[in-house]
Amino acid sequence: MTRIIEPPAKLGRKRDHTRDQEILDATLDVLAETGYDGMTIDMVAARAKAGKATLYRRWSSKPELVLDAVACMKSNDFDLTALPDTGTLRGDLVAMVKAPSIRDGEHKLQIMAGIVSMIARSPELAAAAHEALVEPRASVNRIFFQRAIDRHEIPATVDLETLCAIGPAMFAYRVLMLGKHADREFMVRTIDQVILPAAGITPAIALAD
Amino acid sequence: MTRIIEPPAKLGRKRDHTRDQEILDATLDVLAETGYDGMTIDMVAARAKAGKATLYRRWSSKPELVLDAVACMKSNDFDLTALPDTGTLRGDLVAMVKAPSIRDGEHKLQIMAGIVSMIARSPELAAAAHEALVEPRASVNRIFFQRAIDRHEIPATVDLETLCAIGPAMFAYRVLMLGKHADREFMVRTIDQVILPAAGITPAIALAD
Amino acid sequence: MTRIIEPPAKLGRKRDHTRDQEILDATLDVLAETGYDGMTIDMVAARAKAGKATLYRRWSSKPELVLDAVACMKSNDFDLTALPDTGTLRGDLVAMVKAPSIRDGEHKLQIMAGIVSMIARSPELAAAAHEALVEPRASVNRIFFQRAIDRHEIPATVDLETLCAIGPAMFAYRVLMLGKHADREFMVRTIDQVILPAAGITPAIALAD
Amino acid sequence: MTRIIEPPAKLGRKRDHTRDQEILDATLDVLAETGYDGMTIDMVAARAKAGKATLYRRWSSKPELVLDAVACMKSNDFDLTALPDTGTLRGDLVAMVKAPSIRDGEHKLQIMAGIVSMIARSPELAAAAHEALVEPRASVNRIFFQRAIDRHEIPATVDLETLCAIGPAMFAYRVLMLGKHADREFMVRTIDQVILPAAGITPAIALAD
DNA sequence: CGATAAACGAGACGGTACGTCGCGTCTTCTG
DNA sequence: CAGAAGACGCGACGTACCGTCTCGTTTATCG
Repeated sequence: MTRIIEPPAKLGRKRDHTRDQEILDATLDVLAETGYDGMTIDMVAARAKAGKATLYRRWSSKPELVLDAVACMKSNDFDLTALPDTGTLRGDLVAMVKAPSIRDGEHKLQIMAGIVSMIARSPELAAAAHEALVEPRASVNRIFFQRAIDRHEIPATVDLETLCAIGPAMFAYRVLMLGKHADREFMVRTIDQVILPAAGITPAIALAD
Repeated sequence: MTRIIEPPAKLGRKRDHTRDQEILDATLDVLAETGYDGMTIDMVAARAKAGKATLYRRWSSKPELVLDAVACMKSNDFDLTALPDTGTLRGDLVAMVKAPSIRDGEHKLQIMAGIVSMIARSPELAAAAHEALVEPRASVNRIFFQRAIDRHEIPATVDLETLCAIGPAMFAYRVLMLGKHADREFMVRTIDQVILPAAGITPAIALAD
Repeated sequence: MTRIIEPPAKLGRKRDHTRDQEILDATLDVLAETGYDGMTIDMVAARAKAGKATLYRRWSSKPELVLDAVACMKSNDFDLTALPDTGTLRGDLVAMVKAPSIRDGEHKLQIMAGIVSMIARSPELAAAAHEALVEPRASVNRIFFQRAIDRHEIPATVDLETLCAIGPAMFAYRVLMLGKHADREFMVRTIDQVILPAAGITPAIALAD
Repeated sequence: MTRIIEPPAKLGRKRDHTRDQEILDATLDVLAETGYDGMTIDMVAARAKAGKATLYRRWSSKPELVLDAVACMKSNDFDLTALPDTGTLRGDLVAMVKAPSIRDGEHKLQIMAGIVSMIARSPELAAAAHEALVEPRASVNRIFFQRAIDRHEIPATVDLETLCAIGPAMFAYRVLMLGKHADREFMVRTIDQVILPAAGITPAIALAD
């Protein structure tokens, strides 16, 4: 299939997309230092040695900038070809909560808290946030559950989408709604007491890890 | 539960907080409509037909106003003495999602969405929000689970707190993070596929209800 | 005749008009230091220890602020009851160009230059500028010419408006259009060579003054 | 030994100087429409279908562009060899205000109004504006006055420069400062009531023209 | 004739001032 | 005499313009 409409004949100087990452990094820096409220567009622009107009040319508002900054965090990317494979569903899930990326999970949520109120009112932003923050981890979970199905560890009839949502839901709820810390121990408890039973696995014994 | 510290000598009759409640209601309205960031003190004052100074005389800042508004929500109270008692855990839980109060669940969620960005920055608000929005329902759930334990439907060793969190977590996650509608069918599915397994009940057959 | 519409029931805190003069003074200060282009609203606000909003509540734009600052300069006010009265039209006119207020005439024009381009497009601003900058001096001239008519120095049939315009026109033209300095000698020359002839007085001898 | 000055080295594409005039015309158009402050380089570039860089390659700044645009105005030239010669000074002057060129006098004034704010800040622009807008007409007037001197209609001792300035001054003042239309009738009145008296001619009777 | 270097239209870039709006405080007048 | 109405100082927001730089293309001269 060929494009009917040519991409609009790109004239003029090209947007320098190497600046994107620099600006997003500056955003995350300032965000981490001052928090969402304390963060200022001018701060970000100054840190990135960019003009405000350059930022607004790419992101239409402060929340969108922050969203994108979060979405593009490197740690969001899991290498789906190099996931731990422990042979059991529980082993895989527990291995993931040990992964370094989980450590900044709370930081990400901290940031996400700043945009949640927008999510409820903007379907596009909701979709973007989901795609950026939720989907990567959900993909990992889907792989784990599929493996478990393949090795007949869990029945093929499970509702994958519901299963995949449990972990993020419990995690986000604890941090955002309850304002509590979500440590690894909490995540493991969730795996053992909620996710595995929901997958049809009777929790034998929660081993120390 | 009784108050420990009585306000100065006004026994028998509560102080006339007529104005307070109107302002708090206006706050919740605006909060649900525009979110925490979008909400302005002027909006609330205009809606309540009050002056800004009147608000600041009672609450020292925007966060405190919102905090109190959430803490004082009326619709939080379930009549714990008039809960459905169907004889089974599943029956009780399903009955609750049919209850009229569930209907404003999404409205509360709207408010929740409005304050989520604040929760992450304010432990007090997190506590207040928990007390006002989460705890009432959790109390109900605790009663249901306790009944189930008493009739040996589920083991006495279950982690009640985790169990009670599953429903709200899945509900909030679906609405806030995924931006999807959370209908009764979804809630029943969550009960059958997540909560009951976590409680140790193998889902026999999800009966029509 | 009575007012049908009451002045809109002035509620709320009154605008503090003592700030007006302080802000206008600050405007003139900054103007004198940095020039029209260099002047910034923030500079003025900072100098007056006022917020930008306070300025914009009173003047809708930078040119309007400057216009008003100039218009309200104390030196604009001539005491119409204490004008020089030398007994001759020429004497009166020459006396006026010696008055100290003439000295900042060029400064005023300097500033007016900043708003002239707006004048051509905004009838209201044109009217305001005329009222503030032109009319005061024109009033003085009218008095002088009327005296001259009364003492039969010039015919009563002269076109007063045209006569009054000659001085300001020659002055403004020289400064704004030609970019030349307009000193007292130039003004006296204009009086002797243009205004007095136009008034019907044959220039006898231009005396030194 | 190093080269101090590169030889012209005429390599590459030649600058297309036909664009110069198009750009300058666009400049004057925008100037007349929006004034100096309202004019933007982008407007001019868009109007001339040129890139901003093309403008900045030729003129180093906005003031210089405007300066050159004004200096190069085409309509400045009167054919000094084909002036009306009515035999009287008044006849000549009145004939000029009937001439078609007076019709774009207001257009030139529009441009003048656009640059007045700059004139006060830039002596070079003042000189250029004088040369381009004022001097041509002044030259015409000088010829008329010289003829009048030659035929002993007015004394040889008149101050030509002052006389020549009266008309433009009254015209500009009326349009720019008072925001009023300057029609032919006004110009004739000025001739009769101001210019001719200043030239030493007692206005006998203003004949119909 | 093909390489090369400059000019071209378009538009992104770093800065800076603008004018708006919200917060939390303070003041004035009114019901 | 409580409180609504709203002005105040402050500071961030998002927009617009300046003068520069970069892109991909066109055009003229030189090798």
